[in-house]
Amino acid sequence: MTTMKEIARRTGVSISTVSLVLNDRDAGRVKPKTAVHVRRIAKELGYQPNPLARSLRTSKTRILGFISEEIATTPYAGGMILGAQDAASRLGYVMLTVNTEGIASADDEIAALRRYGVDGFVYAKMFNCLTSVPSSLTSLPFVLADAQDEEHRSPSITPDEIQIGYDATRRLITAGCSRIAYIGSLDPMLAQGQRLVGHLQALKDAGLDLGPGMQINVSGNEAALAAIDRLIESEHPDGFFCFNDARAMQLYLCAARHGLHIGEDISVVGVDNHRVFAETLSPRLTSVELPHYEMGFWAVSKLVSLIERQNPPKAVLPPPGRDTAPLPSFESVPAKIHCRLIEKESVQSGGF
Amino acid sequence: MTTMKEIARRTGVSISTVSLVLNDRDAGRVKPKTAVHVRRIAKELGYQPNPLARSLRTSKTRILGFISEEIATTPYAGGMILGAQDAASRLGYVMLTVNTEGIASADDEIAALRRYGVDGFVYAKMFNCLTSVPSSLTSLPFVLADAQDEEHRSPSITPDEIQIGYDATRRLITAGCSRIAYIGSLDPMLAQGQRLVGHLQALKDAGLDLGPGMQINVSGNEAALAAIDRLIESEHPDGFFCFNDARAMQLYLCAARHGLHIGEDISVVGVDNHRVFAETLSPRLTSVELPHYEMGFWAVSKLVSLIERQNPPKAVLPPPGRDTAPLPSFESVPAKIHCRLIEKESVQSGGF
DNA sequence: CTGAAAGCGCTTACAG
DNA sequence: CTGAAAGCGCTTACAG
Repeated sequence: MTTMKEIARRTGVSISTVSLVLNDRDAGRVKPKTAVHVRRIAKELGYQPNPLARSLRTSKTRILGFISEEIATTPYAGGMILGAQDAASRLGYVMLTVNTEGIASADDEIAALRRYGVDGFVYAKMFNCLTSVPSSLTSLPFVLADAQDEEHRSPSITPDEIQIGYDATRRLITAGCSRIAYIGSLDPMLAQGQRLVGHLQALKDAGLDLGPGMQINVSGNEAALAAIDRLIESEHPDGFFCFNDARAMQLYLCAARHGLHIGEDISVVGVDNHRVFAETLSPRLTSVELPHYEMGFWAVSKLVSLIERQNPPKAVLPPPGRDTAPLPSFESVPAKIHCRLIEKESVQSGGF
Repeated sequence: MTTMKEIARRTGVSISTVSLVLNDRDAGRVKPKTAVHVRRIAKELGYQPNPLARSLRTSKTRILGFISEEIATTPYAGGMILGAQDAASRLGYVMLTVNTEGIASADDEIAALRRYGVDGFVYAKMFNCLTSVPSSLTSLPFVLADAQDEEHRSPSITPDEIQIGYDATRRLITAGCSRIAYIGSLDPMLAQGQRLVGHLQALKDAGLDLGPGMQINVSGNEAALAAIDRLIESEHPDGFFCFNDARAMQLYLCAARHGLHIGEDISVVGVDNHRVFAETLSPRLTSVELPHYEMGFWAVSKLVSLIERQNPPKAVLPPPGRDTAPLPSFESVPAKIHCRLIEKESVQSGGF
């Protein structure tokens, strides 16, 4: 590792001058010729600043703490971490990740991150929920991902759940479905209620009034299968919006039992079908993709904007795949992320 | 953050003395009374050493670099990262995670980690494979997880794939199955061949000779379903060992088509069924759990043993759930991890 | 037994 | 325009 000292020695100037130049604070302070020389030698030697040494003076480490739960037990965590790391790496940060799933208490892990001088925290949940923020976090800049705090005071990034329900149901309507069922969850998730709201609004906007028998919430395995069987037998839906993969899989099984073919006899839109599911059954399933990557990405972008509030970068770099969208400024990072519909295969509605 | 300087001021001794005491190098060098005083004050003030400042002198940061692929696209990464972090946190390390899935080149990310002074790397793959190690890694201690390098020279942690095949098939035999099929993958994974070896060995040990028609390798969706249908119709297996979840799901569908009930008419053992799968269909599926958590855990343990080779901790702390096993010494971290059978429900074999 | 000093790699007033 | 100096929090010979 070459150091400034080495560069100073080779160029015959002082370390101070090297520092000035390599931090681009040389304008009007260092003779241009000297500056050029220093830069050239630095480049030749492949100089890389030591961020830890720098942090000793500046108390900015350019390390971010990413705290997540359930990393091992949900397939969602990976996308969020990836998005967060992409953003961090583009903005010149690095991420210390930690999760509160193991033995160690969350506070111990947070304390460890603090010792390493993180500049701020992302606190990530894996299901959109109201949460209380550990007080050990609040003294540094921080952002919630896939959660809002109970007092709605912390910056947070969440999916637009209502829009998910609206778009999914709208998609079924567009495909020609007129008897559209909602298969939701019994678990008390924020998303559950909000997606239903969007679903009902889409039905209303389309002039469809189907009655409450078309919305069921199920959980468990056998019980869920039985409930869906009953729904199919009594209501004869031709379109289904499934709250999540578990529901979609149960629907697939019930459909098979009734000899109904997905994409022919009935249409299905689900949310966030996992990879293994996609590989086998769900090429037939149009799905709404939960924006885990984007939540991670924007959470870190937002966090960096808070950290560098004095002089933030001009604009946020867009996440990959979004390059055509106008670059949001740091101050206008979206709080609710719009979700995309992924067409695995055209939804087709046939008669029942 | 209290510093040694502050403690020195309050106790009226020099910083050197404080350092000696708080690093437990005071025996015979500092008057016991002084030492006690220093420790008391340090505790009162909640002193925490600044590892970054320390690293400037020692060039040991107690930061580990964890490099993984496909974190967002496989559900396996989470378990591995969790295991790695648990081990790191127990051993007093912290983990900088990075993945080579996004835009930035792996080398850039590795360079970033180096700048932050990581003491070593874990390089994690998500499917057991032979891999070549980026040369930018080899100058520091490093360990491969779920992979071996092509020259078999780097320390690595992998599952015992042969044992997986053996145990799974053994389980079906124990349940009374006598016509046991292997449903494998067409993809050229190390695990594919090795699990088949174990499968065949188990059959052989049981005196079962079933012929090659009982082993099929499938991929795709429709093609796979058709092949499994043919297998069922021509060979009438009463037990199935499925290479992975995708195969198990396809088998479930085919079984449903044939009116066969899992756990009654046929028995199934699969490998590593994902959570969403487990929630719905697979309570019926006995599965072999891939040891992702353990691989992460042991990879970090091994890495730390390499880093601290001069004076390693006496023994490795066991991963949770393994507390009854004897503690391996650092030098004897297992290279092949034994996998557990998870009984979701008794496998039962009925007539076909 | 204890402390002054040098140094890790960097930044930042300040003096010239 | 440039450099000497102090300092961030710590460790480590070395002198006493």
